[in-house]
Amino acid sequence: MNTINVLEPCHAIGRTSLGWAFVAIGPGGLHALEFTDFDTRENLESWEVYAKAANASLVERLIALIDDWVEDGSEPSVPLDPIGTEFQMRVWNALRRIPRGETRSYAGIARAIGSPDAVRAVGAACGANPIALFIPCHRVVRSNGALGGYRWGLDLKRA
DNA sequence: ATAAAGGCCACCC
DNA sequence: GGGTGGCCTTTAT
Repeated sequence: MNTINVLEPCHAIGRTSLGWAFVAIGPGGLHALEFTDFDTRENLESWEVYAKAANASLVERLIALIDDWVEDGSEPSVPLDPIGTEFQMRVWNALRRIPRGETRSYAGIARAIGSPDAVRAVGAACGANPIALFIPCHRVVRSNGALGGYRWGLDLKRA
């Protein structure tokens, strides 16, 4: 099992099995994991500076964690430290309790966090999720069964 | 302080 | 299938 025990604040991009990912780490854990569109030349060049500034081995292990997660759903052995409002934290915590392969509705999440009427607000909080994959906002779908939206594209959500 | 905008939902037609 | 109103939080005036 891949373990990360040193948390040196840094940010970088790396190539995962799902494509280019941007990661940011603070002293308290993982702040962000994004699948920004890096396939244009401008984007790659503008992010390259971060890759160089980063702790290479740390990033490498982090990328490995991501691939592990994609492979078999193994929980990342790195603390998550997303930054958000109190409400967003409640939503994100609820998302983490959705088992792999299952889905919840936005209304279901709203109920689970004790704000049954804050359905739209839950949607907004999902969209604001800073840590893709590990905070599985992609497991939330509409009550009517439709996929709903996804910041990094519906193809990725489906996968 | 106020307004506008959401990865929604239930209810009606 | 579609339109409407209401719900709660965030972000931008």
